[in-house]
Amino acid sequence: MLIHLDFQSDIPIYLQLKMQIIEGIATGKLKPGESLPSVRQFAEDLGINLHTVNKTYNLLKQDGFILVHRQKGVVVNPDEGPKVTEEYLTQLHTELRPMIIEAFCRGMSKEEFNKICSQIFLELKEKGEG
Amino acid sequence: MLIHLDFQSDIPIYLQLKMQIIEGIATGKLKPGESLPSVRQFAEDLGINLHTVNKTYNLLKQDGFILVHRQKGVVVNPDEGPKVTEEYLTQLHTELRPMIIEAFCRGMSKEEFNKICSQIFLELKEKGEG
Amino acid sequence: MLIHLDFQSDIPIYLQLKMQIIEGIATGKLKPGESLPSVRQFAEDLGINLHTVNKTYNLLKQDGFILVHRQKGVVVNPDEGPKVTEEYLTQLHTELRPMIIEAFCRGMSKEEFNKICSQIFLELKEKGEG
Amino acid sequence: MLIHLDFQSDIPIYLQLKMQIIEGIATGKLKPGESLPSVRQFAEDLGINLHTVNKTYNLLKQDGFILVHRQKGVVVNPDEGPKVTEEYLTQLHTELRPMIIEAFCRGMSKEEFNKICSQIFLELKEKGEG
DNA sequence: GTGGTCTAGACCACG
DNA sequence: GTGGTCTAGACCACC
Repeated sequence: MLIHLDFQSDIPIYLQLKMQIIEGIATGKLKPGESLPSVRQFAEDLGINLHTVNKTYNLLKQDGFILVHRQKGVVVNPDEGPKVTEEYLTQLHTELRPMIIEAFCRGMSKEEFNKICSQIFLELKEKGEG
Repeated sequence: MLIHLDFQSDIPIYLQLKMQIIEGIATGKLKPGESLPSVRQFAEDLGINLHTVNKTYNLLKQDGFILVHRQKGVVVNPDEGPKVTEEYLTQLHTELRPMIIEAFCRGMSKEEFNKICSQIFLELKEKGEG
Repeated sequence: MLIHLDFQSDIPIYLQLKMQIIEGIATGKLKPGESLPSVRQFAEDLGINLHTVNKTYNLLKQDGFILVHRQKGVVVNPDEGPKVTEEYLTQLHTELRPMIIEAFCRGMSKEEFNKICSQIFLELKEKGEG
Repeated sequence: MLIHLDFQSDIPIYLQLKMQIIEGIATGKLKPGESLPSVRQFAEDLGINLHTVNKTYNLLKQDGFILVHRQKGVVVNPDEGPKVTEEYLTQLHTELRPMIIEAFCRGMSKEEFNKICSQIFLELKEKGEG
């Protein structure tokens, strides 16, 4: 599992890391039940502080993507991960709305917008199958 | 033009304000050429800091949504506003990608996702016509 | 609002602090909408690190006991705080069960146990009214 | 005696084990004088570390739930087990208080709270008789 | 001034 | 060895 962090980005490192781990799970690069590096090991590998990795792990645990096994350490949730909850839909809507407003204001049609989304979906699927 | 700011939100006020002005333009509540309050006036009305309004106006000006005349004050761009530039598309893709990854990981299909987007588009259109 | 921390206790400081703030809210010593000290100020007053206070505040925010207002800083949730959710009931049950098992095993009757609970409830009520 | 350990739980394994043995005694699944597996055997059966079982046994011995004979091995205390001591009451109060404070703060009445406790007591009794 | 993030280095409980 | 907690000190965005 290759991680690339952009230290210049305005997106916090712990979030970049979170998203890339989720991507790994989404594309199947990280299988259910698979072990993740220990906070210390991962931090060293990535050249960041252990607390930053810890924060990422805590968020992922909270969302149900990973579990902290007392013997195996951190593992990808072997059962089904988090689903589309009511809470998640609300959050998604909140995040999506301002983006769509700006797209709309710039004259983008909903078809064009959906096409972009579909394209990203397809990329993920291909990665998963590839 | 009614503005509602959420001081509890983790979205900065200057961004909330920016999005709502863009929404006003998108839905036609703010017509091209229409005047916006002065920085000072707006800040007082909203009960926020003068610098915050300033930051919002600067961003909107930079994107081409508004014009700042030395004499006429701040007005909505009377000509056509910003379009779908290459740069904008890149940014949109960057913002959309992590959201779609998580949606995908939670088992949401691209059809479901597109449906949510379409719905938001329709809401905007209705507001514009209503 | 007087806080007493036991640095020898095996209960983490951030949890001790959390419980005492909740107690303050429960007994009315902290009114809805009232401000709490800034992380730095509070940390200094208590002689602990700012991150510890931060962790406490984050937990309380997550549970809905407090809000982080961009202007006023940290305040007690002015609207109704968190309620008895399904999730909370599950957690309560999980925490209560082992305690009751041991009490049962030591020959304590459910009447005796309930009496102790009721007593604690009454203490809280009196504090709230007093 | 069936033991189920949750390696994902934030409750240490040695405590989970302790509670389940106490529950066995409480419900009569473990009779006074009955033998418990040796540390080594138990650890192997449960797939956990030998030290973990040891720690559990030490705690149970300390509380008077079990006896450790040099020759007979580990047995459930054949005489009456631990009672409601002054010390135990203090500890119980200390553990119960923060839980009740939060329940109170969430608007739970002492009747509702007692009902939950009573329910757990009844479950135990039924298990004991069943 | 505020909270949010990151780093560095330490100790502890658990297994 | 692991994760959890705490400290100390720094920089940043926001207001």
